[in-house]
Amino acid sequence: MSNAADSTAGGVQSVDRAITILDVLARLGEVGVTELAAELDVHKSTAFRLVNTLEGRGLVEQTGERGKYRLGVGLLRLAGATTARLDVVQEARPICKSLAASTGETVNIAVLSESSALYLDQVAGSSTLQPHNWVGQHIPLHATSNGKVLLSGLAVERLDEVLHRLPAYTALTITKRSALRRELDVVREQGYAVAVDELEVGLTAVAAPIHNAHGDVIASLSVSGPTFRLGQDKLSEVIPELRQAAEEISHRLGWGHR
Amino acid sequence: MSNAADSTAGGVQSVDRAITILDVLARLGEVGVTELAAELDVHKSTAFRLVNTLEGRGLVEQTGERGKYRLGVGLLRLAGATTARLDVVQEARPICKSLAASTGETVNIAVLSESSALYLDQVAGSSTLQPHNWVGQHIPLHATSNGKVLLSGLAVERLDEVLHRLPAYTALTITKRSALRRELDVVREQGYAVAVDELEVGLTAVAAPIHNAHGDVIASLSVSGPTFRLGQDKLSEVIPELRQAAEEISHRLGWGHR
DNA sequence: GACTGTGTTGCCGAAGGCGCAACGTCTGCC
DNA sequence: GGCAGACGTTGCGCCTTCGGCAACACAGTC
Repeated sequence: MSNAADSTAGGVQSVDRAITILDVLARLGEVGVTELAAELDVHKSTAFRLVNTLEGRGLVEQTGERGKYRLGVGLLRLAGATTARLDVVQEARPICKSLAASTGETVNIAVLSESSALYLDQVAGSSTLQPHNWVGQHIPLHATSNGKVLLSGLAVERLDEVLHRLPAYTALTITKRSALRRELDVVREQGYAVAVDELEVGLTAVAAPIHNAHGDVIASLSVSGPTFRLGQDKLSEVIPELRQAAEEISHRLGWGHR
Repeated sequence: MSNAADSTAGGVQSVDRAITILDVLARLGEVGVTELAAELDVHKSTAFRLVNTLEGRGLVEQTGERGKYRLGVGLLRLAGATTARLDVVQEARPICKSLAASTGETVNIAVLSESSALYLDQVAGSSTLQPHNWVGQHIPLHATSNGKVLLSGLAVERLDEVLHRLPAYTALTITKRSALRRELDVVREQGYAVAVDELEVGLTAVAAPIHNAHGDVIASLSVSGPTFRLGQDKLSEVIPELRQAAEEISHRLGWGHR
């Protein structure tokens, strides 16, 4: 995911540029026409007409009468339609909600996508302030509980295809392949993965696998929150709930019926 | 300009068509190039190049090597960036102000916080006497219109986790669980909740739910004032406005599929 | 007032998008 | 098995339409 300032790969130029505008807005938040034009390396008027078209369709909205531009809610509609066809998310949502309610922490669902974990859905805990919205983000596999769970479902020989480098994000990040392999054995054995301060200091997460009818690990369910709230005692209380929730989702997807 | 059959007012033609493709995919799920071309009323090759560009950017993905097309996960990333900046209070504020202006009464927004309703925002009505500033206050769920709306969005089995005792504040406070449950059914059915003299004698409030993109009840919008001003006739005038305002806010948050 | 910044619009040349038609492939039907 | 029709895909070349230029309207700032 390099920045998409200019990608000659696309076919239709103006569409490609329009999508780049969406990307820029996603990255920078609120951006004016002039700045957009600079990012796209096109004339102001070009950028304006593109963003104006996007606005007419609700993918972008303008702050005030002559203000800057930002992403619009039309995208939410499209994204809703995207997840609607993913039956994992559909089946899991009510269970995620009750898990988020009973633990009070944020619940996520992630799948394997290329070489990272892609977060498909998120339900905030009871805390009114939502710490971060991971949905749509690609997150490193080796530094997250979700990633470890997803990796643990892979055949050992496929690991090398998916894992490239193992950069350290904190002092606790697992950076050695051998250590990661041992960790994955533990995950497989105990049926869940934990990550404390491995991606970000102060962030703790625990995840459990979601299986399909064939028993493959197709997704990962996680509970995450600040490390100070998710201590050992709280974790030992959360983990059984998490595992049960993950099993329930797996059941709904046909696992264990055979 | 060939035709204006579609909803087309945008500027850049190909971008507009590309967005129409996204809309079609959102509506129909999986669609082939030929069908897309028919929907857009363009040639197959045109539809192909557009959808191909979208695919190159991850907004659309293809099933199999030569299969149909559907919405892609790239949209989730964009939508994630959208929700990150979406704040209920901020989105609602202009609507609240106009609602307060047209009704002349106080407008509030509340969310569920642990076992009570937490008031996030308040816009005073035109009346000079402002009864109370509720912002930041935790208010009992069973004795307020906002509380009832928030409860009505909860799964039935979660009610008991949230509701503990049901103390009486006035003679009209609902104190029986069974009665409250029936009241919540009514709220769900009619789409709004009323509370007359239930928290405080002389205080009447009516509330309607605010939904997010997934359809969950994430907040509650209310109009409240002295009972002598909010009689039956005034209420029947306020309620449609209130519901419309709540729906408008929900729309801004991405609610309203299809 | 001038000056600089912003977002917005008319104009016209030409880049680029689009329709055409042909291709490769797959499925189903005789 | 072969044929017919469906599909998605691609090279070609006309002409639509996009986009650069420059002027405009408006808002701050000195």
